[in-house]
Amino acid sequence: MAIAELLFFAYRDFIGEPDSVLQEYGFGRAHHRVLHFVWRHPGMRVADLLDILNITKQSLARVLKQLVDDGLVLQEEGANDRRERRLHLTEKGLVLADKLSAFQRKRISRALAEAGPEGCSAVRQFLLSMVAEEDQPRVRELIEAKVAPDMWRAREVERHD
Amino acid sequence: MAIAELLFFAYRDFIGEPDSVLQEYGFGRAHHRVLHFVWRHPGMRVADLLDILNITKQSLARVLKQLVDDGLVLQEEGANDRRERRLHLTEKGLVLADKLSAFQRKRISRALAEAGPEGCSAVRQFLLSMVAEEDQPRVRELIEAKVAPDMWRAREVERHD
DNA sequence: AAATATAAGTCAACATGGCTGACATAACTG
DNA sequence: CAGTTATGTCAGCCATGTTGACTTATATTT
Repeated sequence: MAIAELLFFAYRDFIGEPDSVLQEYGFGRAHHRVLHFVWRHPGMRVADLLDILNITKQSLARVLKQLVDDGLVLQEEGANDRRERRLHLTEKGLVLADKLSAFQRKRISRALAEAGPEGCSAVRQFLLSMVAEEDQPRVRELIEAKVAPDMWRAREVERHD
Repeated sequence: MAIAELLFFAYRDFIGEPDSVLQEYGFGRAHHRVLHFVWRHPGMRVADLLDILNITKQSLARVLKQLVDDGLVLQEEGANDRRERRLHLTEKGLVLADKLSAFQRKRISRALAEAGPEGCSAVRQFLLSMVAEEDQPRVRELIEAKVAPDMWRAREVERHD
């Protein structure tokens, strides 16, 4: 059971540094998650974000509104479907997202180095296998794609066939 | 940066199943953490738990009191220092802790299997390296010990030399 | 013995970020 | 046109984190 505890401590410290930075900006962990996913997958829709974060529309709306109001996130009408709000980061948003991510990148690359060269793929496989089975294909696609706006939508359509 | 996202999804689903079970008992994630650490390290003091969880005494008190009142956790006076409350699980507490842990054990062992035989130690090393450097020795001791009441105390004393 | 330090508990107030339920608006779809 | 979908919003609740001030019991130091 040591892995369970390691995972707890690892995650605790993984989010610890960004948390303190966020506090200076008046944001919290929830803002970080939104910022991160919009950063990595610009053009993402609100519904995609809801799926990823596993939270309610109302919870997301609260933080998303703040990020938009504070000029970190832009919403633009979907090209095909004008109901959609495709999400992007502004320059200001990019700066913060990158700053937060820097801490995490550093920690991860140090940890990967200490896990050894073949350890990297083992870690990757382990983490993916920890994800709920039904979400694994989506997570796989998500992390492989640099930009993944419509891919997500296509998958949604498939599932309802 | 894919690892950051994998870690997010892995952790999200790692705590997902126990969360639903806890809800039936009227408990939350905070209770789970207390239950887990007291389970793995019976005889732990309140101060140790505070150190591990990185939360305030008042936050801990709220959930700990509920667990004691509901008969899942026992507090007994320290043998040497009667100010201490050494924490233990009751039979009822053991049952729930084990039930919650079962989901996580299953998920972890499946994921480790898919990471391969040498993958296991790589994962372990990776997670340990993700922990804040100053906490790594303590975490190492904690996860290696089956029971770790006074070890923690000894370390505290050392540090103030 | 008196002073101080430590372990734990408590009260009050507040912030964050989840939740439910109800409802509104605009735009797409059949 | 009718129904569905994507998004937003209002209102209130709950869990769990925070700070600050204070108490009690016990241990340690002077």
